[in-house]
Amino acid sequence: MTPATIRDVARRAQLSVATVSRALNGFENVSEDARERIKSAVKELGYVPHAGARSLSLARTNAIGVVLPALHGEFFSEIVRGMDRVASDRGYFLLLSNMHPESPGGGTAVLRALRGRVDGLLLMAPHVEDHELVEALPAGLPTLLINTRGQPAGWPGIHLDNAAGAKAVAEHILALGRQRIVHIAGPAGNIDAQERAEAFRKSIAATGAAELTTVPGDFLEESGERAVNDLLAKGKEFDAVFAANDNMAIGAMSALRRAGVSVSDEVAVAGFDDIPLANHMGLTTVSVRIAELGERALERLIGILGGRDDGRDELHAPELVVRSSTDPGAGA
Amino acid sequence: MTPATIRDVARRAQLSVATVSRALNGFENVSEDARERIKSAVKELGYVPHAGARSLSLARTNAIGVVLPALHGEFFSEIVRGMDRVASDRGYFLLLSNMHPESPGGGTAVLRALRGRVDGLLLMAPHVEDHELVEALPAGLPTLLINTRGQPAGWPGIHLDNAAGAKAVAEHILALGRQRIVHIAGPAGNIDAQERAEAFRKSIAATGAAELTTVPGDFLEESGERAVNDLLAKGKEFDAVFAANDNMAIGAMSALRRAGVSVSDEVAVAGFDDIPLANHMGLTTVSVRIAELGERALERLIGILGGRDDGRDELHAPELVVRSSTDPGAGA
DNA sequence: TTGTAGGCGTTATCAT
DNA sequence: ATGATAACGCCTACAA
Repeated sequence: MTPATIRDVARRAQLSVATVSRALNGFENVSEDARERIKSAVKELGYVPHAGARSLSLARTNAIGVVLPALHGEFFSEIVRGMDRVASDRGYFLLLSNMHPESPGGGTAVLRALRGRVDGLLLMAPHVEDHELVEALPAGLPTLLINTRGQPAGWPGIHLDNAAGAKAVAEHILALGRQRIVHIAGPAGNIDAQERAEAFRKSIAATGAAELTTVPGDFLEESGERAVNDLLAKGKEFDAVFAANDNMAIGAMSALRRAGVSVSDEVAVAGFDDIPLANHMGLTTVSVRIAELGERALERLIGILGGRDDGRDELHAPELVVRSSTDPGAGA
Repeated sequence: MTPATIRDVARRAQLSVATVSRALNGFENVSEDARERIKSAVKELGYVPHAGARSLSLARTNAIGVVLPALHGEFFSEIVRGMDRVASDRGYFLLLSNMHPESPGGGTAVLRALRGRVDGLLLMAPHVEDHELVEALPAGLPTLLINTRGQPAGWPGIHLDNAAGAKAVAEHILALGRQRIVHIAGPAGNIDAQERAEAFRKSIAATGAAELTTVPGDFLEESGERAVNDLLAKGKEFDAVFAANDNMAIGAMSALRRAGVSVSDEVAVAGFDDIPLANHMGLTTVSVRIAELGERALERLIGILGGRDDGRDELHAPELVVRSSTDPGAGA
């Protein structure tokens, strides 16, 4: 037996589908008698409204599309959690989909598959160029861009303020009196990595005094370890390391400890992201407050859907968290 | 201007919507000429098919609903990642929604909101009783139950094999020759915690020789710390601790270290879950392989949708991972 | 208060 | 190969 439709309910209640629809949607102009009959018909038939049909009729899905690149653990988890909090609070579902950067067009095909399925879109695609992204968007689908490369003119967006974070780390390290500083960079094509490296370089250079060495990395823990091992093997001297993310910073700490170098005392280490592990390891880092970013993104998108949003590009400010890897007195 | 529909394309190409639909869906019986005209009409109008309307017509959404309770970080992240991998591979979207255990009916209302929106459902709701859950499900919505309390007869499901995991830990600890064993249990109402405690108790009791003390906990790190501190304060002697999850085990390790007790040497410590932190801390634990559980769940649901699934309740086997917290020679 | 009928954007059947 | 047209399940003027 196929699921009951509103027509079945109407027949059973001896009423028209219009009346049933009105009753089901809580309109006032329905008699008590009708209401009763409908109620029991619904129960007897086990009727549940078909959300898809409803959406088509109302031109409203109550769903929000979330398109993210394939993400490393913590970030994915946190941003989705933040979005989910606001979404379920406001009665929206989250329709998840990841872009496959390796597929043709950078995976922009999924964007079209979302048309008529969601009311709006939260899109994060750091690997795709702005204009490609904007061209791939179905016309008329309200979209908020998160951390894309550059800011497509006129598109509302939220960008992580990488520069502010890197600058805070630089100033902290310099305030500690460190002079020979190493930066373990992230993947070459990654916009976040680029912004962090650039802002860090500038802040260090501004003092004139300190020396900065930048070595490559790929955001994975092993690359942080490798970077430090290479430097030590070469006899390179340094008293501070800023890794472009926490994973690499943790790898760097392991390598230093293994080499018998005291972290914080001889070499201060800092990362970026503030993943849970950072707290346990006492790693000084920049807290991105990812969940808050997710919350904010959803809130703004809902604003856009409601026709109230200034469409500007917003900067999400991170926060420096000092722990024992740079300051022995900082606990943890 | 509102987005173009298939009708606009038909008009522009001087063809009927039927022909356009056929062309768009790659049918053979469409002339080259028609194909060309449609192609350019689509491009000129920026036409993108309306997935919602398509779903209604086809009675197929290509979306799978995922309903989870509010979850602590790692688990949520991992299980969704696993599901997402398979889903995007098979051309499905994931429609996310969390149940609010505190709302009336345990949050079962969202289940109805999913009808007509998804082709199938992946449902994890350890806080709701079986029969309530099954009653709340829209009729005819293929559903796979994950780690629910008990197995509603006749419903396909996947359950974590807590008993096998706890048994493996018990045998490992006994093999180490430990005789005075402590179990830090999870929350009283939690089914996973109950199963772990019970299986562990049984396995220990089976030997007859060892002594087991069970103390309460709540899955949070602090409760593991507190439990150990209490035992030490009471002068209780023990040489092994099995916590019902990794968070508590890590708390226990901290407390032991702080008290100057050598972990593994004097007291062996083991946990459950194998969160990333466990690896870093060298904690012996039971790896749940959450992402794999998610993958498997989605695969089975797709099997159900395809009419091929034996509908049985499947046990997801965890795996003992021995590290330095019980075996000094085990690295990490 | 209730019913009739048309529409939301597609697909599919049945002619031609 | 192409075109009318009736679904799909629901909502909503407009009428009565």
